[in-house]
Amino acid sequence: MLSDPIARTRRFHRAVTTEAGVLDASFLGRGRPLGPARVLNAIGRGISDIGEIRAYLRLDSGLMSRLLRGLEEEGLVTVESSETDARRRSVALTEAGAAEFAAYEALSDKQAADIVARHPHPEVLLQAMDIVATALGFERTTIEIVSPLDPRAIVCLEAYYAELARRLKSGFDVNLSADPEARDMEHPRGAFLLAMQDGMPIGCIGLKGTDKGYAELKRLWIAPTARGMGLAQRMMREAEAKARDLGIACLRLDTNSVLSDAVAMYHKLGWSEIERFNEDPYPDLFFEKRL
Amino acid sequence: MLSDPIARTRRFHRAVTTEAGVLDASFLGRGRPLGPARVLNAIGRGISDIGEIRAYLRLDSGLMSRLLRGLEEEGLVTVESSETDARRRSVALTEAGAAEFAAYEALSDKQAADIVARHPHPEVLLQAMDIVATALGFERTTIEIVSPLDPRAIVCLEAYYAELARRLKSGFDVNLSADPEARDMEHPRGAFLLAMQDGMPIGCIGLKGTDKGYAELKRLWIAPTARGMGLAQRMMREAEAKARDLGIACLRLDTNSVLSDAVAMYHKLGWSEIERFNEDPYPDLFFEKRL
DNA sequence: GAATTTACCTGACTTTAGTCAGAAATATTT
DNA sequence: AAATATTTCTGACTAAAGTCAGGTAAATTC
Repeated sequence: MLSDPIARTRRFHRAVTTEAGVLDASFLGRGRPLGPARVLNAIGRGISDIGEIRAYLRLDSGLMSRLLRGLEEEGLVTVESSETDARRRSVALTEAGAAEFAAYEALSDKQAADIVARHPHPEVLLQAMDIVATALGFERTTIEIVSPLDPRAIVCLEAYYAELARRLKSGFDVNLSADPEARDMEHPRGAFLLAMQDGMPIGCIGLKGTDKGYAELKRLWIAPTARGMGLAQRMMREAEAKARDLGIACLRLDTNSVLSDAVAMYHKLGWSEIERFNEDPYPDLFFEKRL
Repeated sequence: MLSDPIARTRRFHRAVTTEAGVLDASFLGRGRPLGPARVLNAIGRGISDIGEIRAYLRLDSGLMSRLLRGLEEEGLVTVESSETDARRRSVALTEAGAAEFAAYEALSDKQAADIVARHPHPEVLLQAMDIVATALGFERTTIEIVSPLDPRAIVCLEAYYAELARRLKSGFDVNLSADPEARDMEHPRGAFLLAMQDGMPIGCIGLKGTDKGYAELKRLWIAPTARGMGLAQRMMREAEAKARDLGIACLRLDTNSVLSDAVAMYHKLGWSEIERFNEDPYPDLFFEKRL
């Protein structure tokens, strides 16, 4: 009973679905039926194309149309034909609509804050929620190419630096390391890949172009609560594919032997150990892969 | 973003509610609307009194009545007047109804198994789910008095012994310890209290009657994923209250100094350290409280 | 340029969920 | 014994969600 995976999972389901009644409360808390509330929130989250909203919420086209008419009559949204394809239509929030969406957001935030506040050790609960969210939503993980200066990228990089400082015996000071310049990790010299899931960044990797006949993979980091799911390998493969797209023939990376899981993965993915190729004080292992 | 409690909680919510679409699938997966499916499952879980089902599912009496008629017409349930109060009615599954309920159970089990099977490290996910379930459902925790031979009690006791064996330097062999006899922990000599939440035992404590002028508290255990929530204190208080009900004037307990959290709690709850009062090899600290 | 497809809309419909007032039978209180 | 309360049922209703068969206009294919 305490160890049976099925009993435990079903108990989890019971617990969250009773709690999910509360979630619906945040969607029903403004005196509007669930249908229009869901559509309004989809628009607020940035989906403007009607067809996309329909697919996202799995609504029949007739129903969708009526829900939109309702929101239009409330003065919350405006609908107009798309410029590129006059059959398609796109929706935007009016000022009143934006205010209404903000009110829904405030309700959801409050509800989230309440859940955390009830717990005597919030960080324990939050980490558990991260693990569950990552596991349940793993197939929804997308890998985006963003600027290394994107706030979501910076969040990951800071977590990466903090972890290195914790794990390396010598500590880690980003100023002593050769921190890649942003434009070396942007098109056309390189790229910065971010793993996103349900709106949360859970991993990153940088592809840094150089003028030395090879490019480097830098800043591979996976959120602790997302480890063990094979995401690092996926990020590596995507980064290698991106390098090929950019016409890069040779990749290098440096790492520290403390990060034994990473080292094992590099071997597994066909990387070969080579001689030190830079003067950075932190790495002690160096790899290369020809594409 | 990575550390913001609200963003993390909302991401969790999104992840589980998209997944909860799957949950509904287990209730909708047999071609029956949600209403009758919920009623059938409530009956299957052992609630037979119509009024109780109504309260449990929060259904209007008219709606309830109609849903039951529907299930009756399907040949899944039989309704008859209660013997003690002819106004009340109680429901039972027919053979076909029991089969249908079993089919729903199989769907839920399969869904639970799928979630676990998808994860490369199931135990990590399961522990996280336990923590979340405990946190979200904490107000639903009930403390029941059961026989120490109840399977749910035995599950807890085995976890307790396993943990002692792990934490005590000398190991722990239940055969060398003075294991209380079941009838010393049953009415009228004592009691065995079990903390249950959403169908899962998450803690226990035994009140053991003796003929020596005092009773003992034994086998206090809280599931690791439920610790830090104050449940141990609640169990202690309930056990003390139960002791008072049984006319017990003095309580004792023994413990080991390794279990420092427990020792701190005993002090906090007004227990005083006393001299060794038994020859059990494992404890090295002894407490007493007069009621 | 005619035929087909796509995207959205409209109107007519069904199903599901839920509400409410009152009826009937039984229990409880006075 | 009468009055009141409780439990369930029935009928008449509403709201919300969802379905389906066209219809229109624009885009795409042949």
